[in-house]
Amino acid sequence: MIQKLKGTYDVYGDISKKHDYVKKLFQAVCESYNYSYIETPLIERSELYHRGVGETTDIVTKETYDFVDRGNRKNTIRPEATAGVARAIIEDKLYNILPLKLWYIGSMFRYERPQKGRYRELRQMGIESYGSNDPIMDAEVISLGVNFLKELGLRDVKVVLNSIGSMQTREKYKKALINHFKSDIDNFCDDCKNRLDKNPLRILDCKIDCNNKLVKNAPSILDYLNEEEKDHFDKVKKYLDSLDIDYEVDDTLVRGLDYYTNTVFEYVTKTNEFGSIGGGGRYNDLLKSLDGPDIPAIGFAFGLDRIISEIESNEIKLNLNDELDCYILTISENENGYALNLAQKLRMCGYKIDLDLSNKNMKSKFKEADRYKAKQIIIIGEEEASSNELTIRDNLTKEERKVAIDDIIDYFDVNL
RNA sequence: GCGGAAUUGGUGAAGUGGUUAACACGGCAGAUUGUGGCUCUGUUAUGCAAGGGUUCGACUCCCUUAUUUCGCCCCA
Repeated sequence: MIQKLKGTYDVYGDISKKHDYVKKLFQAVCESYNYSYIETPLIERSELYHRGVGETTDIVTKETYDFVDRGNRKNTIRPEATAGVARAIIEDKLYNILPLKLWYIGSMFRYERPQKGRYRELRQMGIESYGSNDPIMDAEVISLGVNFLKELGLRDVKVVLNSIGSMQTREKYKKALINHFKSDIDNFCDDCKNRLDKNPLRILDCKIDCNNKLVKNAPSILDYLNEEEKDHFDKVKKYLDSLDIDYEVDDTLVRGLDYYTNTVFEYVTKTNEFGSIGGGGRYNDLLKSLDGPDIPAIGFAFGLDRIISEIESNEIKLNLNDELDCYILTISENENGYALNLAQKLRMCGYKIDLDLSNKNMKSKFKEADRYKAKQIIIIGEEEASSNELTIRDNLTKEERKVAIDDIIDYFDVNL
């Protein structure tokens, strides 16, 4: 038997209903913030990710799905969406009209060891907001995510916030960190020894060395921000306060993609099953680094798979709206044609209708109506077909009554 | 990429080196050919992730591969 690839899964049945619900809700929230939908290709030139996401990031160095095509070009299946959207903005000159507020949803692919809430095919939904460096935009973007989670019914989610300043600020801070840890690096774990030169910021959230004195009294990036960056960060916090958003500043929050500048944030649940269910930040230099114009931007992405499993572990009931308006049941084969015509009529009126034209017994048909969660059942036998007086059974109250076929829409208007 | 634990029908699962792989749910058929969801009856894995090996005999022991899950790394 051919099995699915590691880290992928099939979406059907109840899972697909949940996916659908979450996607539609996200779309509705994005639209309420006046974001418009963008879809970019699943595959891009590999170079895009090397330059966009960052040459040294883990995502690019060891997690991409790369392949050489028949024309000998190096391509990569997208590991994230921001770089592809940035490419589209430059190539299609979408920046001619600013601000540009875009949302997306789709599968990303990362070649890593799967675990719960982490897949090789991961579904992300997120937004990209271009054209404003105003801290009010940071707050609006963060609040969109918060509102979405609220509407989903996910309580106990907080925003973890930090500012990592500009590239220059970060270089200065990195040097300070290296100096700080250098003297005693031998007492750190092997991972941290490697991190010292490559990515000293990661030492700060190491689980092994978290109790080390040097970690506890390490310098904070917030002290290295210049006046402008500090002011920006302060204003973001002020706006979040005024929006009544529950956030927590964590000066050790670092993100794994090189393009971030200033504001970075994550959406974290109290159970903290996966680290975070979404994250993002500002990436003011991204467009420029891809030979585009110098336009500031901010965005985030949620992990759809993680949100679904968060919904499941919190036992949140979604209003899946998966009931059938009406199930049409025939007594014998002779009425099947009549039933089919009736079904078509009702479907054209926008009702969700199903019927069974097999020769199963009554019991099976009633069972099927229940399986589909039918609100109403129309029973058609010889009598009904000839008189055009339908028998309708309310599947909740079990009341049965006769309704003329011409009055059926009126009946539905009142009873559905 | 490294380390640990798993894998039995549509689902939840019991089981043992030896004839027909429990039990429950679900599905299908019937008791009940114009009204079910209660009850009862029948039926539902020629197969125990895949392949190979040991053995008179393997779902059970060994090896390989695949997948799942947990930890590390990292991230959504």
